[in-house]
Amino acid sequence: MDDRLPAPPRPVGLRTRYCGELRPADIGQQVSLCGWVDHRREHGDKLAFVDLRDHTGLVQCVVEGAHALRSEFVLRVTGTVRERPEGTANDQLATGQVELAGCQVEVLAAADPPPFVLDGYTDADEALRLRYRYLDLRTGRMQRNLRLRARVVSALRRSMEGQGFTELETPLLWTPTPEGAREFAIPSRLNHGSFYVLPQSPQIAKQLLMVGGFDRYFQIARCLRDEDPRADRQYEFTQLDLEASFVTEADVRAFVTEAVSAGVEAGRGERPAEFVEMTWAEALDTYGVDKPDLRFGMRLVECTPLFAATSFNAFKAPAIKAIRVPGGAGFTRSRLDGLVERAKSLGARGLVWMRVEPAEGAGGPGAPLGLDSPVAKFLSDDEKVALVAATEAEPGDLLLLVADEHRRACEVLGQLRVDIGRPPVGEGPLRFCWVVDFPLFDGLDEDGRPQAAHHPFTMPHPDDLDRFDTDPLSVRAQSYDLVCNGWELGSGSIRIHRSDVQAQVLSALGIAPEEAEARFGFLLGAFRFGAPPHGGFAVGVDRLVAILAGEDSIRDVIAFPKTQSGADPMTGAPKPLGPRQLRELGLRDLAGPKPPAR
RNA sequence: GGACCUGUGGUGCAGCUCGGAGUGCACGCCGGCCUGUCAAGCCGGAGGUCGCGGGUUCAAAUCCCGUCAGGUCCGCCA
Repeated sequence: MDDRLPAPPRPVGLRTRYCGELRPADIGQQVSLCGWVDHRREHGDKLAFVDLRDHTGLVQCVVEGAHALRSEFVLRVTGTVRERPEGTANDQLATGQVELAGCQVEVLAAADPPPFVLDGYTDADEALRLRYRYLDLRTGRMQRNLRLRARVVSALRRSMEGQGFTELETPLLWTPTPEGAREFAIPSRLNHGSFYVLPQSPQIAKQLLMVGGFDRYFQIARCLRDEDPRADRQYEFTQLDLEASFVTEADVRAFVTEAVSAGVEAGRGERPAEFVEMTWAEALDTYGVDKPDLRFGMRLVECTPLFAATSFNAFKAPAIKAIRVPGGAGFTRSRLDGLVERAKSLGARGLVWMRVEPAEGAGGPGAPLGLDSPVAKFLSDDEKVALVAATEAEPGDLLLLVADEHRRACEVLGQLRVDIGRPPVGEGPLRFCWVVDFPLFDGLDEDGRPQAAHHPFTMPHPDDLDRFDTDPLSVRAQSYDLVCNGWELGSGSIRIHRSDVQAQVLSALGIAPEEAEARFGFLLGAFRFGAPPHGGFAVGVDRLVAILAGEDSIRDVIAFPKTQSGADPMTGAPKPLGPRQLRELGLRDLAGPKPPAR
């Protein structure tokens, strides 16, 4: 309650003070307050206690005589601040030492009983909360989250300005640039059959601002992507978008580190301790993901050499990785079966589990530990000893092993690590981490073409340019992600600013010169007129705020979010357009009523 | 496109395995009592298409199939 913003200094209009700010120092003052009835406690027709709530908090009003007051009525209450009688102070309440007495009550608006309880103790169904979002927004939780968001965004903006960045706006009505995320299309009224699209990000526009000589740009930008929403993804979301000229990767990361630290400080009161840096390859090897959650251990252990000469067929694989689950030997058989199923659904051929037990008979230092596992009999004693040593396993632990292609083995165990060990979002410190040296390409498509891992404007690592044609998947990019507690908070890169390199990359991606000209001609054209080397980044503001708020869905830090199916239960969007509007836009509803078959 | 979870008076839940009268708890709502409560208390009352449709059965909230909505995840998210 008390991380709400301090009350503005000078209330105006119908009120002279705010509910949450009254203190013993105000005793004796006559004040007028406005707000909603939070709770009321009636003692017959003679006396009632009404908790009046505004955006600053609650205060108890002592109301004498009969008043037909109900929850969520909007009141103006005029009375005198006084000390609460001996023994009736409420330590749970910031205003609990005082109360408003001799109250004159004016009902500004009556209210139906709310469709769900706003008491802060019960979690209403999210579908209901979204349908009546304006009521949900009255809750302390949403007030806190959105005010937190405002503070964080304000700090980000101040930080960027302080670092010499200029805030510039870019168009929402943009041009289709297929590749990447599916775009929302906007039909042109004056040019039937042609469309604008809403920008997936201001990516190309901000590069053109660099060509335009603005040197350092930023924007709190809305981005729109027509991809299935998730807990951490909405159709529309907000990024701190930035770009700078004549800079290196490290410079960009320093800008972002500074801005995000300022945002965290605004939300939490202190800056993050450190921003760890690791390569993409290290992240994959030790955490099995490109967005490691550093709050807990259970790191992946390299076991491939241990089984180089194994006779166990399932372990004759390019790579074998293990994780150690401390105390996991107590998992039930059905939970273990569930893990095996999970691993298979993630694409692994299988999952081997081993319960670590004390050795039978004499223990003592150096004595081999027992391994209880369906496959234990296929492993030699040497292999078991080496495995226990490599994983530093102790009795009571559980070992999980995946033998597969290197990347798959890592990714499957990385996911299991998260499934089993990841703490709740609001728990523990913020562990920021820069993941650098991403690959330029992320696998091959059906035609054997490399797929851009970031976007096609990412500058390859200069040391890797000679492997472009021979071994494209090994080419590193000058791109980097910011990760916090397992959330990808953003990504960025140094961009290609030379037409020849850009053509080489587009060609590697299988985009013919004519096609590239048609899609990105305006960008390639701009590069012919003197483009500065430049690079940038985009921070996911919704995700950053969600982590700071301890919420595991960004819907809880967005005033009016949409459901997983892209609907808004409050407005009913999306809705059909009427025939007149369709005609004006040159559209026809093919899903509408079909002409009668005849 | 796919997997899984959820859907029961206005709200949050239990009931569902193992079919037997819409049964229960808490909040809210309506009425009554109550001058120091603070998630007020006490007494009484109203309120139900068990998401929807179909099937099995003498009998379905409960079992089966389909479907809709919400959620989590996979695909997707340059």
